[in-house]
Amino acid sequence: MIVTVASFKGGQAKTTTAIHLAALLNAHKPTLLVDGDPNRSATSWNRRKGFPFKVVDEKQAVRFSREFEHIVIDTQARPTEEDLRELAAGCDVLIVPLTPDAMSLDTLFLLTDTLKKGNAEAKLKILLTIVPPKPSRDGEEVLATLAEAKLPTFKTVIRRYKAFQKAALEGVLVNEIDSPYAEEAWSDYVNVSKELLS
Amino acid sequence: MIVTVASFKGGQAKTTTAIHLAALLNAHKPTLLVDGDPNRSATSWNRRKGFPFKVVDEKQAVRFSREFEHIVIDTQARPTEEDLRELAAGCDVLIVPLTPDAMSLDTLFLLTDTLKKGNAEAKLKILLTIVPPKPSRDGEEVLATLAEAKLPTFKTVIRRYKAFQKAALEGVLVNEIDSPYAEEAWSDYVNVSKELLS
Amino acid sequence: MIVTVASFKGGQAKTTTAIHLAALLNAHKPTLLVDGDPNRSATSWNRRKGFPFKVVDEKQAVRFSREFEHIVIDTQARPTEEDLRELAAGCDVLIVPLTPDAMSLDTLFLLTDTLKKGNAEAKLKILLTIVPPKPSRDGEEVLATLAEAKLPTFKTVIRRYKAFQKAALEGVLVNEIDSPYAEEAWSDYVNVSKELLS
Amino acid sequence: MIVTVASFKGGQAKTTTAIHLAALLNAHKPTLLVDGDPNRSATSWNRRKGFPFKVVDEKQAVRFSREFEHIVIDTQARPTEEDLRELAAGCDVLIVPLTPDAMSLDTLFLLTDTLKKGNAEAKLKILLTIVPPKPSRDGEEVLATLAEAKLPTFKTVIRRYKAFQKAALEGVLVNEIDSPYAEEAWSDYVNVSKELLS
DNA sequence: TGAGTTAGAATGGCACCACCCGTC
DNA sequence: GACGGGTGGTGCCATTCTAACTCA
Repeated sequence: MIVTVASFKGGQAKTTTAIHLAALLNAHKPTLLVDGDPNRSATSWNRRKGFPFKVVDEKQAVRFSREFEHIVIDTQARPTEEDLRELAAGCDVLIVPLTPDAMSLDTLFLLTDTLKKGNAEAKLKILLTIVPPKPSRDGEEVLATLAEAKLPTFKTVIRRYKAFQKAALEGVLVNEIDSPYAEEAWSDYVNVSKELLS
Repeated sequence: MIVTVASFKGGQAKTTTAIHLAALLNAHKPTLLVDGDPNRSATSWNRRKGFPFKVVDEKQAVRFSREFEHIVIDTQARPTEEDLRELAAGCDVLIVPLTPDAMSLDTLFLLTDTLKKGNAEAKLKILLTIVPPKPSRDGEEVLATLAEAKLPTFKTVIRRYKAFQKAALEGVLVNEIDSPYAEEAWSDYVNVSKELLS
Repeated sequence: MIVTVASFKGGQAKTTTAIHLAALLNAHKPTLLVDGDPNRSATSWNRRKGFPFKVVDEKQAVRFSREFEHIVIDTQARPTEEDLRELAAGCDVLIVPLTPDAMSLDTLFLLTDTLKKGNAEAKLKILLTIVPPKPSRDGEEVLATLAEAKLPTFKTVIRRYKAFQKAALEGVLVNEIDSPYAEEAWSDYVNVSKELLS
Repeated sequence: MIVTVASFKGGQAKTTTAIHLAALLNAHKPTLLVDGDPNRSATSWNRRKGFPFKVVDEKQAVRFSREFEHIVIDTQARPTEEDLRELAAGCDVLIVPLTPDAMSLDTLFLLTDTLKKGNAEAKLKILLTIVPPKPSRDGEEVLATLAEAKLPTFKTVIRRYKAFQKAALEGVLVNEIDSPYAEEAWSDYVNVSKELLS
């Protein structure tokens, strides 16, 4: 399965999502993470401690792709319309991480419109990330808005936990973090990977 | 005074910062906000209610620039190195909003390195945004890191408040929001503007 | 269906009624709102956020009228007698919003007399608006007075809620307002639209 | 003293204000109320029981004006710009009643702009009317907005009382109404008249 | 006196850091 | 003495409750 993670806007936990999904898919079948972000965030994250899966540059992707069952592609922050359609064409699932706020939602609709023009929306699946804790209903509200717009979403949402930041800082996956909420954080991506593989 | 707001990464409250500083500088002297972001976030924000200051497109900037005492420029999300140096050369203060997390900090250093290559770091001033509430010490820690790296920062930081999201949603400044923390949110930018004008 | 909203007196929630009916009719079939008020209240209201239905100026009305199933016309505050008869002739239903107080009732009778002179009272339907809360029986009393005068009224009345003011202020429909009574306020117009369509 | 009561919008308690001020000024010196409203609201109000002061039609105004110390003029609901400037020129004080809501405030600014064009704003004085009871802060907020816009206002505001409606219905002044709040309602206009005469 | 609307105050839940105290 | 787990306290936010006021 080829999973592409893309978004029109930075700060949506795109790299975090790509890395954790790669790790979870890797537990299932050999998985390759392709770092297509010009900031090379995933590569530098990997460099600190090393992940249990292989991380390669965009240019090396073709060379390795045959050897792996799953491929997760972390794309650049703001792809052009053409890029986006090509990305969608070249994958099985296009995951778009989205934080629950109005401005992100606006840019999401730009993205989905672009996909619809290319008849490429079939592979789209939106993942809510950095969802604030429960007295806030931002997560539920955005899910409702997306359901109304007939856009496919993961039922699982990724909650806002300090553990994710710590993981990025230390260059490890969130389940290796020493924090009371690391397990909760990890379980969110576990549930997403279950949805993905089912 | 010409104030440019720029960052290498999205989701750092760049547009929010540009708009609120424009509003506060405008209370001092006539101020123009130049919307250089290709998403035209500031322009669309302005369209809903209308701000007390003028907002123009990048292309119209030159025409209006003579009529205003202060100019605030909201730049695109990821300027090229060359763009960045030109932006720095064309302003009095280059404000870089920064959220206190490791990945944002990494991209900030890319930006400051670029500035140093062009000997343009003199105008740089970093503003911490979306800082989590107080039991967290993220804000202080990042401020300390920046101080150690001899990077100039605003002493004031912008805290994370729901009121900012609501303001973006309704297309108004945060002080018009009906929320118990709207006043606190507004006071943060007031303090930044004081630092800026002193 | 062409619905005209008119009154001899300001402050009767005429624009609020026109906008909410347009929204509710639009949920049924494509609807156009014609802003005939010289203050352009509906147009400026629409400008802030944008309604799900089209709003046009009086002069453009003819051009668009063919494309829509329903047309709601918001007229000027105090039409001349001749204007009023022409408005009545050019619509299917003439809705007159009315607040339950003696002075408004007086001006209403001026209006109905004018209609009777032109044999145009058949299309008239009166809508009570800004009705005070229940210990007050103003609404029922005025409804009784109108029934006695053989004037057709909506059984539903629009109650007085702060949410309507907030909606006007933010330029949105009342159901988007964050207020405990927003749902009640919205349901009033929902019931009116049901009466209108049955 | 010649007092003109005018507004751009109906439903602002214009006639109620004119009648009560005429009554209170009449207690001071002989006062004439000129009914310039085409609805003849004041005249019909007077017809029921009779006021202690004289009420005349606009056309008869000139004839009687010499005999009275104070003249209160109740004008039509939406004067043209030219009318308004003439009204302002022909009086000592131009009272504009205003209800505390956003739409009324918008039309008020249209009116004040018109006055400023004719350099006639010196006589302007705004009176807040139909102010909701105390948990609501609408009155204070609008007063603050007007103070910010440097528009002169009465310190006293007229609160929203059922007694005013009852007075209009029965054709009497509010102090003759049998209601626990009639005294409060009356005292509001008493305080306005004190401000006016001082 | 009681009903109804409204704004402000109080409550409870959640994430997070810091402190405390026991154990190795 | 260092480490580790549990506890308390802080801050934000949504909801619920309360107080104020009008009015039958």
